[in-house]
Amino acid sequence: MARRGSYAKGVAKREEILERALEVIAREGYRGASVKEIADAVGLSQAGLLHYFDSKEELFVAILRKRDELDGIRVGADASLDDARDGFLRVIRHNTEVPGLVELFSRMAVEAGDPRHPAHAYFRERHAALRAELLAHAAQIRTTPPMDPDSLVRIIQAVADGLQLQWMLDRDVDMPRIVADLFDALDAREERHG
Amino acid sequence: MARRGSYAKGVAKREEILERALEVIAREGYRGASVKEIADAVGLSQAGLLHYFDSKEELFVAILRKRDELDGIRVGADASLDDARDGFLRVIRHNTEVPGLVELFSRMAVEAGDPRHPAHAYFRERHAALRAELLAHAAQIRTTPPMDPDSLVRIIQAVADGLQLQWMLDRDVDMPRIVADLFDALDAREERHG
DNA sequence: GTCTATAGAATGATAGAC
DNA sequence: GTCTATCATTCTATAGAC
Repeated sequence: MARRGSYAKGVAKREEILERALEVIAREGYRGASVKEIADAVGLSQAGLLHYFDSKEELFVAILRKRDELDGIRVGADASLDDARDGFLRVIRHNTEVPGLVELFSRMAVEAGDPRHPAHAYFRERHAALRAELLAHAAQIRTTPPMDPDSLVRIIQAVADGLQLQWMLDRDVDMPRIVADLFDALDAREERHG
Repeated sequence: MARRGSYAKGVAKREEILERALEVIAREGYRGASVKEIADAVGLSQAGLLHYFDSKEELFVAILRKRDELDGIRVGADASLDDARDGFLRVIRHNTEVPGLVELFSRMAVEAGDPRHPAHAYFRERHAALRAELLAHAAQIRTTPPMDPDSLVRIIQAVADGLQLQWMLDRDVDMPRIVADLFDALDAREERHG
């Protein structure tokens, strides 16, 4: 392994491009959505950037996947319900620090509604994976009356996505606080420890 | 009033264009988002259509406002909490019959995040108005523990918007059912009549 | 009031030099 | 592997005839 050659180099450079793109979009926002914008940001010409990606759409999906990969580390393997809750809130809190990524994500999510869009499969997989993770904890949430677990996880997911739209219109919207309020109202267990 | 002349005619035609555009987008979906697409749909040339609207963005905002106007009639003045609930669910149910409008709305909602976008003011007003309406009923919803009314209405709004994203990815998502489940879980009053 | 024609700008993608 | 140059397309907006 680690053989000298074009392939390994190409892959490494590709990853480097994605990380750099994420940094820039997170910090400076996501204005144009054009390949040129990203190319400038990562220090390549437009053609130079497209050397690593077949198309604009493939590039953006790759950026989102890279973000998931990095965020996945941040969340970690959730054990208890409280840990899952905290992890979820931590991701939301982190999102308030990367407005450009929130915008990119939301924009792609809408465009992915078209089954022919390259991001369609990505978002279906991603949503399903998130719901599966939430579902593992849903049984421990006791609502009155008891709620269908599938509805419960879709609601949590919808609130997270929908609040982002509100937050993009008004940065004063306190996403973590509101999601925490939802959890409290849904989970009517006895007061938790601490 | 009803004077013969260009002004009244222009306004009437403008309204007709908007209604026609809504019908077509609702029925055939919203593919291109271009002025030309709408122009073809309403039976005008691109230049002919832009005779009535200053710009593309103004046109799309006008379409969304027209939709609100027509939907407003559908909801009616809400009296009781149950009526409000039913009205809210009725709008959501209706949305499942106009996928093109859902897509147009979502797309514009994301783009409106930019304060310079012409739809920015529209969405801020619209969101605020909807929350004010919900707020009038929020006090009657008794959650355990009691929830901040502002959080409550933002959650309901977020679920409605977020579920649309899920529904666009998978038309099998039962939006009215899930929102009803949310209402049931939030409002832990005694079982309602009937 | 509506059309044709076109300006003018932006974009994604590709060809080909180095 | 990266660049410059260019192509082909698309889109908004406007000018001007009728």
